[in-house]
Formats: sequence, structure tokens, C-alpha cells
Amino acid sequence: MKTKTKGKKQRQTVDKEAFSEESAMRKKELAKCLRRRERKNGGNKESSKITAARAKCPWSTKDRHLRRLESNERERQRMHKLNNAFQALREVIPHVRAENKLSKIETLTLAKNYIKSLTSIILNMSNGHFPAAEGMGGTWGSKLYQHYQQQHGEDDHEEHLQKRAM
DNA sequence: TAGGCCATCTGGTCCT
DNA sequence: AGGACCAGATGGCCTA
Repeated sequence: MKTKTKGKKQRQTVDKEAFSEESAMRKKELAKCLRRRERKNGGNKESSKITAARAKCPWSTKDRHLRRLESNERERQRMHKLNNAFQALREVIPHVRAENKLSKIETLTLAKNYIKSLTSIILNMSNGHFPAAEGMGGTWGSKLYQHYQQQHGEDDHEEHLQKRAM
């Protein structure tokens, strides 16, 4: 199901500023979507699984619906954050297609290649010996990462990433 | 018109 | 327990 009816170019601005404008339409569409889903699930194995799961759940239909809406909203916010991160990444990786936006997969691929080439440039410049990294265990990549952490250690996101990397 | 890309919803699972 | 994360499904928009 999709509740957005705007074009791609409009979407970019919608993402940043017009959440409230969309919410009314979203609610209307949600009702439509739920009806469609109920029809789809009617009478098959999945529906019995769902009803079994619902039987365990103490929430009333109304509460369940409310909680669903809340998690949809959280999920939307999460995806917006993810997209902001993609946008930030687009802005730092050099590419030739300045006129149209890189797709997500292109962004990730270019970023990977960019990191690889920067790493090899640094390696070449230091002739394979980076003084600050000598005597530290681990791969070259992890040494660079340690250096990066020293520069950006105070950032919350990085702390979060560190935790996840462990 | 098919295929690519995307936003959103959804239910399951993991984590705190 | 509740939020975060994930992957699958769905459907809209755009382009070749």
C-alpha cells in the first residue's frame, strides 16, 4: 500500500516539510488499505495465524489500530532519518551526475569505491607505512577507523555504531 | 508498457 | 513491555 500520491520531484520537498499535510490523506488511505488486506487474508492459513496471534494480544481492536498507527509513524520517521543519511552521503561523494539524484544503490556503491580509492591513495602517499598506525594491532582499515574515531568520538551516532559493531 | 526506484504499511524478531 | 530494526508486499511515479 502506498499513501503518497505525489510525483518524485515533489516528494523531495514533501519529505522535508509537508508531513502534516499528508497525514489526513494517509488516514483515509489507511482505512482503504486495511479493508483490502482483510479481503486478501480472508479464509486462508495466514488469517488463522494472525487471529491466533491476536488472541494472545490483550489490546482491543481500537487500541491495536492506534498502536499500529503509532508504529507506522515511528517507522516513517526512521526511514526519513535513513534517507537523510543517504542524502548526506550523496553530498560528500564526488560524482558526475550532478543534475539528477543518485539512487540508493548507486550511492552505496560509489561510497564504497570512494573509500577504497581514498584508502589506496593514503597508502601510496605513506608508502605503506603510516607512522601513527604502526604498532597498533588490526588491519589498515581498522587503523584508519581508530583515527576517525579519535576525530569524531563525541558524536552520538558514532557511539551507537561502535556498540553495534562489537 | 515494462522495469527501476521509491515510500509506506505491516508483522515478526531483536534489543534495551 | 515497548521501541528499533528488518524484510516482504503493495502501489505510485518516471523513463526508455
